[in-house]
Parts: sequence; C-alpha cells; structure tokens
Amino acid sequence: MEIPKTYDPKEAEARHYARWEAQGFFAPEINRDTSAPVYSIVIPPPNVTGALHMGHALQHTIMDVLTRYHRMRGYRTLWLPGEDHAGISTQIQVERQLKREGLTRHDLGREKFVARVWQWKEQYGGEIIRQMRREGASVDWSRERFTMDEGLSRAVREFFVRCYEEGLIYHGEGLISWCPKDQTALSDLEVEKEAQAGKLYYLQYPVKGSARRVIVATTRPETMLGDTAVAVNPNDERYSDLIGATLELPLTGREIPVIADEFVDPEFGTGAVKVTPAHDPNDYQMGLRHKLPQVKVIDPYARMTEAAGAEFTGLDRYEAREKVIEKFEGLGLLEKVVDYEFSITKCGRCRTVIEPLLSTQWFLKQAELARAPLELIKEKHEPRFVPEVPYEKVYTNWLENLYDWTLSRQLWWGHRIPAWYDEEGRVYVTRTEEEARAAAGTDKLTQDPDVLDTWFSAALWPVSTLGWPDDTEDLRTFYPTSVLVTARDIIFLWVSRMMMTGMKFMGQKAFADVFITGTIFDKHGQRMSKMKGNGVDPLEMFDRYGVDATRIVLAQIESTDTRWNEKQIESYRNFANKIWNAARFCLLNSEGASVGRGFEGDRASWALHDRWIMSRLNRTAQTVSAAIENYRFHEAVQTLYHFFWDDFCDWYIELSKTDVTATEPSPARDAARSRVLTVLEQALRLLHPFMPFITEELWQRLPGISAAQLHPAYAHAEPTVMLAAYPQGEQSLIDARAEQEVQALIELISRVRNIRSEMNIKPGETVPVIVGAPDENLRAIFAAGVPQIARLARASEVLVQSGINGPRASAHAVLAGGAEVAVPLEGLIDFAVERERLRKEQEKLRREAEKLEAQLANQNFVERAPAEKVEELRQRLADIAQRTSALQQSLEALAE
RNA sequence: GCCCGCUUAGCUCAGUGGUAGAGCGCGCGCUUCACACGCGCGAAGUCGCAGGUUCGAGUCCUGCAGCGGGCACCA
Repeated sequence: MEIPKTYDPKEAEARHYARWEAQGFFAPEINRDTSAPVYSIVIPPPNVTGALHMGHALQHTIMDVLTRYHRMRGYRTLWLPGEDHAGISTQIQVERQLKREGLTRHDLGREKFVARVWQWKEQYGGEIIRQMRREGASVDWSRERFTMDEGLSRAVREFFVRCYEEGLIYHGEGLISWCPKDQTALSDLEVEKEAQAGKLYYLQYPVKGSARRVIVATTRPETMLGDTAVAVNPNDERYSDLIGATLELPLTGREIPVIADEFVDPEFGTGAVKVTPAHDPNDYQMGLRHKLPQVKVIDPYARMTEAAGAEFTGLDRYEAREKVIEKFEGLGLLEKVVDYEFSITKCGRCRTVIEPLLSTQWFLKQAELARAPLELIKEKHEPRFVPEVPYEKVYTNWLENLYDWTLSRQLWWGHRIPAWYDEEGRVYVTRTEEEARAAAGTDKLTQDPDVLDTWFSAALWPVSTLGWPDDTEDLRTFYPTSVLVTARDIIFLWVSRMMMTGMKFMGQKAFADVFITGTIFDKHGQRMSKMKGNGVDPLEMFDRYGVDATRIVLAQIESTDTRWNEKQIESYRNFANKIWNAARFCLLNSEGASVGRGFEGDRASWALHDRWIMSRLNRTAQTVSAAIENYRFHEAVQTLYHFFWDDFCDWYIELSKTDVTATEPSPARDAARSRVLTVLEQALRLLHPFMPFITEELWQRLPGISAAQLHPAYAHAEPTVMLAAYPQGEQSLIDARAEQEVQALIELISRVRNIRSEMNIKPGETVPVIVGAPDENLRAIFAAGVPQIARLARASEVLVQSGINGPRASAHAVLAGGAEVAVPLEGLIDFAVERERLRKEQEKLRREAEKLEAQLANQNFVERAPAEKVEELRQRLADIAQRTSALQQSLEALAE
C-alpha cells in the first residue's frame, strides 16, 4: 500500500463530508434505538449577510465536538442549523446594491423590494451556513431553518398575537432610540456608546420679573428650543426660592417653570438642569412626572422642526447647535463653553449618532415574561451557565432590570407586524388578515407598515425551529435542548429572551446548559474586527493547516479569552501528521493483522506493555469522556494529545516494534500487529469529535473494519468512525500496577539515554548496560524487557542482576525501588565529569529529602494530615534514601 | 460610581488545598528501517505584591497594584 509520508488534509475533507451528508449520518433518524436518550442543540443562527469568522469557528467546533461525542455515545442526536434574516443589515446590503443602479427602495416599492431581498439572499446570503460544511459541522441539513421561513413567520405572528391578547404587547408613544440614517427605531441593545471629546455649554435663562438668570449646562444646546422646564434638586438651597418661578426661554418667546425633582444632582454642573421631554430619556421621565408639555424640535431626519422656530426650521441638528450658540452669544446669555468628554450613542449598524425621539411604536413588557426564568435561575440555578461565574449573575441582573422592548422597526425586510387598522384607526391584531377583516367587519383595512425587531423571531428560535406553535414530534422529542453555545455579548439580546419564550410557551427552559465561549483576540490582544482588518480568516487556517488542526486548537480555547497564536495550530498540524505516521506504521505492518483482535484471553497472560497500554487507553477514555461532559475541552485535548504521542507513539509502538516488525510471519507477530491496530482504532474514535477528517480517513483504511465496530444503535449503517461507539473507559482494564511497572522500564531507558547524551556517546554506538535490582519482581520485569531495553537504549547487551558489581569505569544512575543502572564506559568516561554528574544528582535528592524530613518532623502535620498523605511522604523519603545511598556507593567506587 | 475577570517559564496558556505543567521558542546531539510537521537529551518559574486561614496555599479569604471587561451615570 502506498501511503505518503505527510498528511494532506484537503482532499479527504471534502470527500468524507460529502459521504457523511449523503448517507444521512447527521440526522437523528440514523439512530434506530427508540429508547436512546436525546441530545439536541440549536445553532445560534448566524446573520445571513455575514461571513465566517473565528468566533463562529470556535462556537461551531464546540457544538460539533459535543454533537459528535454524544452521537457516538448512542444518543439520538440533533444539531439544527439555520440562519437569521438580519433585518437592518440585509436591507442595507440590498439598498446599497440598488444605489449602484441609481435606485432607492422607494422607486421599487415595498413588494418589489422585498422580492429583491429574497433574490439577494438566494444569491449571496448564507455564506456562513455554506462554510459550515467545510468545518465538518455535523448538522442535520434536512432541518435547516431560516427566520423568514413560512413556519417561523407563523410562530412570530402567534407569539405577537398571544402577547397582545394578554396585554404584554402594546402600541403607544414612548421615547425611543432612532437612527436618522436607517430611519428606524432601535432597541437599547442595538446601540453602542462611545466616548467623545465634546463641549459643555453653559446657558443663561432669565428669570421673569427679575434681573436674575439661571445657568444650565448642556452638551446639546440645540435642544433648548424644546425645553419645557428647568429642574433643580428640592433640597438645593441655592435654588429653593426659585422653585415655581417662571423663566423666559431665550430664542423662543416661551415661558417655562422651574421645577423640583430628586433626579437632579446638585453637585453636577450648576445644579440646574434644562428639561427637554421630547428629546432626552431622563427628561422624558421627568416630563411625565411633572406633566410637562413635549415639544418636538427635531424630526426623524435629525433636522429642526417648525416648532423650533422659523429661523431654525429645516436646519440639521449640528447647524442648529452652532446657530443657537451664536444667538446666545449675541444676547450675552452664553456663560461659558468648556471642553468636556462625554459618551455618545451610535447606531450599532451604521454608526450614525442616535436621536432620542418621541414616537409611536409597539412595545413588549419584558419584565412580565422574565418572571418565570428569573425564578428558575434563582431557585434552581437553571439553566446552568458554564462558566457559572460571572454569567449566571450577568443573566440574573439583566432579568431583574428590564424595561419595555421596542419591537417595531421602520424597515421593509422582516416580519410585518400582524396589526391592521380600519378607516377609523381602530387596530386589529390577528394571526391573519382574514381574521382581522372578520373582526373589523370590513375589507378596508391597512396593515401596520412596520416590521419586528429581528431578535423577536430569534427569541423563538429553539421552539419555532422544532415546529412550534404546532405540537410536533420534533418539539416533543428535542425540546428542551441540551445546551446553547454562544458568545457572551449575546446573553441579553438573545439567551434571556429565548428563556422567556421557552418558559412561556413550553413551560420549560429552552436549554439545560448555556456554554459561553471566550473571545479570540489578535496576537497583540486587540479585538478582531473588520474595521481594523486584524481578523484571522478561519478558511485561511483551514487551507494552511487543515480543518482538524484548526478545530482542535479552537476547542481548547473553551471559555477563556485568548490571543490568537498561529504557532499553536502549526503544532497541531504536526500532531495530525504524527497520527498519520503512526497509522502509516501500523498499516505498513498490518499483513496478517486485524482490528479488534490481539487482546484475547486472560489479561494476566498479556505482556506487561500490553496491559499497560490498555490501562492507559481506558484511563484516557474515562478522563476524556468526563472532560467533554463537563465542557473541559482543554483537558480532553491535552489528555488525548499525550496519550497518543507519548504513550502510544513514543512507548507502546516502540516497545512493540520488535514483535511487530518481525520478518517471519508468526502468530506472535500477527497478534502484536493486531494489538497496535486495535489501540490505534480506539484512539481514532477518541479523537474523532475533535479531528473528524483525519480520523475517518485513517479509520477507513484499517484492515478488519466493518459494521461490527459501530455503536449498536447504528449497526445498520455503512461503516464510519463517526458512528462507532465512543470508548467509555473500562474500569477492569485499568491496571495501576502495570502502569507503575512500565514506568520503571521507562525510567531505566531514560536514565541510560541521559548517560549516553551527557557522556557524548555517538547515537550509532551501542554500549553495554548493567541493571541492578535487589527487588525480585522488579528484576523479573527488567529481565523480561531486555530486548526492548536493548533496542530503545541502544545497548549492545543488557545484564540484569540483583546488584551491580561492575567495572569502575562506569556511569551510574539510580532508579525507583532501589534499582540502579551502570553503563561501563572503559576509555570513554571522564571520571571528574561523572563524579560531578553524580554529585549534582545527590544534591537534588538532598534538597528534596530535607523538605520531606521537615514536613514529617512537624507534629502538626503528622497528626492532622490524612494518614495516607503522611504515608505517601514516608514512601517518597524512603525512595530518596535508597537512591542517595546507591549514589554514594557509585561515588565511592569512582574515588581516586 | 457599582460589579466582574485576569496576573504561573522568553511567548501563548493549563493547573481540581498535598512533589509547579504543556505547546512553541531556546541549547546540545542525531538522515536510528512510521514520522526532520521527526527522534533523543537538556536548561529555564521568589506562581503580580502584602497580609490572613490551614499541618500544608499557585489553588481559599482580605487588602493593594497593573491590565482587561460589563453595567449605571454623564444636564
């Protein structure tokens, strides 16, 4: 068989994915065990306009590891893919496209525009979802969903109507965040705050019937045109006599009162605050408290209205600002202007400065929906957040401090609000237009032009994708889902809302666990962003290092924020290559061998290193399974890496080599060959969730592979490692004594290698080795291992005795259990160098012994520490004493 | 202002009260018949600082410093 020396991932990746998909391996129906437990995940639907970035690759890897692991464990497993219609960004994309044709959406009209968006979506959208095939994501494509699908749209209408009927959704006027560019309302979660260097303007307002002036400070002087009061703190003595007084609002001819409100901080600015109820959230609240008039001086395009006065009408808000300042200066009413840094609110999409506007919108009373999830997290700590700190608290805090959610968006792309108005303006909120007509008793209805916030449909994702509001088989089977894997910035926006809808409509939490991934920064610790251009493209990593290497590095990131380190992928590409070559060795020596054989018979009859590798393998399987189930992917990967490289490659293959590479066919040779193949096959299964492609590629090549290797639930399927049973780690095969004994062998070989290296023995040169082991059992182990010791330590001969009485010209090393080893080096050894080497060793032991002795001399320790801990220390001290005395003897033998 | 996280080898990071770890990098030596994307050997850490709890602290508690994040406010 021709097997290249280097693993080339590309070809294998596409081939295996296509086969898995075509064979239906990803669908839960592949599992024929009707009593199997269920494991389900819904993907956080990526934005239909987006492209795959490292954050997605990270989340997808973790979801795929969990999915593949549980599938191999025999769960009825579903990972449901899909995407989000992303209202604003999609609409912006298409409007941009139209602009290049010299058109606006208004030229097309609503219907044609929406058709155009669908066309755009088919042509360019869903890039991330397509790229998931490249990642190896084992999602069930037959259940792929899109938030604008008919089914999901129906779920949205149902949600809306029910909430409306229960009074949770209302239509009314409120002060909302408005984007003057995108011409739509935004929820507080769609805006971003940004520090900005600006100015604080101090304006004087004359007191009516007095020469006195009240000074107010503002960052937005243009809003003074809409002031309807000035507020002071009721306890502020400076102004107490002015409460109830009337001010002459400059430039407007309007008279406004001075009011008292606890909200005002006397320490800040002048202690007097201008109040603009129509254009500031705090002022809006204050306006309601004091029943102040609301004067709208800024329009949806951020231009001044007629109410701002003839001189200002039509001016942009910033032009108006300058003009107001000029006028105040002219009137001698500008007290001063100081530099001032404050934060400014911008549209999360287009970065335009938000204008708080008084506007009629649809709102949802989230606080009521939050009650059930809040109770659940407080009483039962459900869902379980991983890591619990700090996310459980972040989630709880948010649920406790909710405000009404602005649902309506003045866009064309999205779920149209299911509200119709008759000619008198009466509203009918119904599931269909027919119902509205019936309710209104007329056909002359107009539907509300607005659409819903994209997150409204996202909030329903775990239920709507499974068929809600219908009572479907999928919903009954896969809800609640097992885990939600997502980034932390979406906890408020999405996670908590899914919990709200899940509790409301299903009476159950949407997911058992919530795993929050870390953030990947660039190598300088900067957040990756399109604007900075410092993003690392996962596809580029796939091309350069292979998907498997990229995935296993990502899985290890878990929930820790980390800097991207390309060297790390390189080392896992090397790991993939190591796997490839270990398999290559097994396959090149596989004649006469078969997977699953070689470990027949009583375990006691196996060779020591065979008992050892089975112990290591099963221990690894236990650790890895527990680690994956507890979302400790780093631990799982490290364990697998060291099992495969250190235990399997460095030692097991090497210890087996003499048997495996025997030139003459024999039952012993074939059994040894079967054993390495069997261990390899188990290792491939263990690695598969992390490295799906290379494991499948190699697994398919193993001799003796058949459906018999599959988990019983998949016995009917074509052979594939992804449906093999995940090794669980059999306790009876864990053999601490064999591990200890092989450890002794490893120590012996390592000490000889160390001597060779320090004495500058050429690698090609062999040396005799004398082993002294007073312990009979240990001596037997070394004696049985002579051929392996000879091979791995490059020894010309290995003498195993009860003690060492070798030539004076030897290099010595001490081993555990009172054993020692000598390498006779007549003519090669430099006595001074050897003495120095031994003294250093002795010194190290002495320091360790001192520490142990001090601890054991401490009465408190001996009395209070657990007995086994004390015993352990005594053992260690005894071992050190033995080694020290052996070293002493060696030193004496070297004495002049 | 309130809350939270991080600080461990040159770098990126693990670490579960009981002998400080990995990968990369570094030094020395190797075309040893699976693999130079490799093999062998080695050097390298007052675990941010100061207290405390404990027989015992990188790990638990308190304070401090530096870095980072979230929330609120910002007239």
